[in-house]
Amino acid sequence: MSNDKLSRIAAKGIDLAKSLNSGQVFHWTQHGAGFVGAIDQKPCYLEQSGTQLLVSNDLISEARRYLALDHGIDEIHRTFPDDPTLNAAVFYAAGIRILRQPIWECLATFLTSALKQVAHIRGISLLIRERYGRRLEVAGTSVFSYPSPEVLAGLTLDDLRACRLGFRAANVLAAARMVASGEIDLDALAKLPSDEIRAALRGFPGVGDKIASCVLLFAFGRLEVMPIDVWIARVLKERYLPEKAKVRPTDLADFCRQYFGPYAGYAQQYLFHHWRLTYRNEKMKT
DNA sequence: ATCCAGGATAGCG
DNA sequence: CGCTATCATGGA
Repeated sequence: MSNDKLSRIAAKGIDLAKSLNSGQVFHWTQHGAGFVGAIDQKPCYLEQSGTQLLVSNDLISEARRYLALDHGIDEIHRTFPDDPTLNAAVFYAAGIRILRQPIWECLATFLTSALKQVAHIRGISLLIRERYGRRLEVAGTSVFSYPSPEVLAGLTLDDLRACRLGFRAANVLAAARMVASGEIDLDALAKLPSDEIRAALRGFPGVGDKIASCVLLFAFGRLEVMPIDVWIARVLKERYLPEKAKVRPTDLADFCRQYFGPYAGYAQQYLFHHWRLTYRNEKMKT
């Protein structure tokens, strides 16, 4: 049972709603003037009040860490290349933080993200939580934690298929069993270099370069990593490599590595957010 | 109805 | 190595 008293913490520059709705995390739900959800296994209420955040009293340090309030955004922006596409995205998406999500929760959720829209990933995430997570109370309502690898490892393929997972069900089940059995220790990966974490993550069925990059960025905090999804590939081809007739996936990765710098993950998240919400309008004007 | 979605992968030449 | 078909499901 959570303490529903709230504390104010300084949070200059963050945009809470953008951060929780930018396609990194999929379970936070609007509730009154704020959001309810869970930080790992603990229920939490979050509300923005100008340059401060109202946070469940017992989750102050967890929220600071989860919302990455320590990230030096001004310094990050100073490292960016100066080009009109990225500048526009920064202007539009400023306030987003790259969150620090629990590793298993992030891995399992992005395993379900393959070839899915953000809205549907959210639906699947909430369904899995409601059916197999822990019910938690906060702000007079219920939220659910993400089920542990052990819990999911005990399910059947049909149980997961019933959560609208489709062909992804087998991958989630296999990953849960690999972690629950101790075959892979996710927490132990945190001390390794990014390339070694990536190699380990790609050992899970259904984890290729893109999903591994998402977990590196959103859970392991490797801010130099740039996941390349269909939207980012579109931006890169149209705005950064328009003269090239043939662009292979490796070309995109090579370009990102040499162009966007040590905080490419932030650049990527701004471009994703901006492009995803304005691309169709721009195309219709032209 | 048709296309597409924060992809991965086996199978092919 | 590069290219293609295929994998379920639902939002637009």
